[in-house]
Amino acid sequence: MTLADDKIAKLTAALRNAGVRVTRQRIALLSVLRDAKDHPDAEELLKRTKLIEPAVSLATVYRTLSLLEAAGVVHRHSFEGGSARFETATKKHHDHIVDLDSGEVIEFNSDKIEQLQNEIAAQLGFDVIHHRMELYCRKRR
Amino acid sequence: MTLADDKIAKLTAALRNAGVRVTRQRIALLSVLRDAKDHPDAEELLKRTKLIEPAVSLATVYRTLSLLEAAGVVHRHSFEGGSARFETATKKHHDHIVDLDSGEVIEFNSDKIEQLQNEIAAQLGFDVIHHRMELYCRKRR
DNA sequence: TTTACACTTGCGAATAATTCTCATAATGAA
DNA sequence: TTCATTATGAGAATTATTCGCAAGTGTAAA
Repeated sequence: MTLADDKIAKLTAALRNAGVRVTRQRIALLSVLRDAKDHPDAEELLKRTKLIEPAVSLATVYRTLSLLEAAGVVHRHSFEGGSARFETATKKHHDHIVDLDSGEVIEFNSDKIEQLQNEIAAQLGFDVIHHRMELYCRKRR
Repeated sequence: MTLADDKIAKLTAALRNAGVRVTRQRIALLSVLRDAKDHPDAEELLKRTKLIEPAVSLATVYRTLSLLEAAGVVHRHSFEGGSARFETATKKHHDHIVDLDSGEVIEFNSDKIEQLQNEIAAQLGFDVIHHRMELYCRKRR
C-alpha cells in the first residue's frame, strides 16, 4: 500500500465515519483527483474516472465533487469563461495565474497579499472568510 | 443639460462614431447604468430600463452590456453563486468585498496589492492583463 | 453471511443564465 | 424621405449544473 493509497484509505474512513457511504464511484473519483496534476473540470474528471470505473455518470461526478467540497477535501474554482475546475485541498492555500493564451493555470501564493487583504477588510469592519484572486496573464517575451 | 447628461451625450457620440447605432434602448440602459449606485445584474437592469423605455427586452440588455463591455464602458463581475453584475467603468479601478450575509458589495483598492501582483507575475514571466480579486467577508462584531 | 433500509446511482428531465436565430422595425447617411 | 444596414423582440437554443425517481448497493446489526 503506497502513501497515496493510504491517504485515500484515511479519507474514505473519515467519510464513512461521517455517515457517507464509500462507493466504487467515489473511490475512483478520489483516486483521479489524487493523481491530477492540473485543474480538470467535471467533464474531464468523468472521462478519467470512467477509465477506472466505467459505471460513473456526470451527475455522480458533480454530486461527489459537491460532497467533497463541503467536506473540505476539494476546492472548486470558477475561472472566467468556462466551467468550474477542481483540485484537491491537500496543498497549502494558493491563488492562480491563468495564461490567457494557453489556458494553463499556474499556482502562486503571497503571504504579503493575504495580510494586506486582511488589513483592508479589518479597516472596513470585516473578517475575510475566503477570497478569490486570479491574475489573467500573458507570457512576457 | 446636466453634467451627467453631457457624459451620455459624449458617449453616444463616440458610439455613433464607431458605427454603433444609438437607439432608444441603448440610451435608456446607459442612463440606468449612469445612475446605478450599486452592482445590478441583467434582470435588475432590465427592470430599471423598462421604467424609462418599456420597449426593451432582456436579450437587448445582454447584447448592449456586451457591447459596452467591449467598448470599455462597463465592467462585468461574476461573483460567486449568482448572475453577472455590472457597473460603469468611469470610476477608477477597484476590487470588491462581498458581504456574505447581506450580499452587499463594497469597493476598495490597494496599490500595494496591485504592485505585488505585478511583481509575482513578472517573476514567473508573465504580464498581468487583468485580474479578479474578491474578498468574501462577514461583518466583525 | 444475511438482512434491512437508508443512502447512492444513472438516466433523463429541469433549471438558470446567457446567447442565438430570424423576421420585423428603426437608425442615420445621403 | 429614402434605403441599406444594423438593432430589436420573442422565443428557441446552449451550456453548466442540479434534480427526481426508480433501481441498485453499502453498512451496521443480527
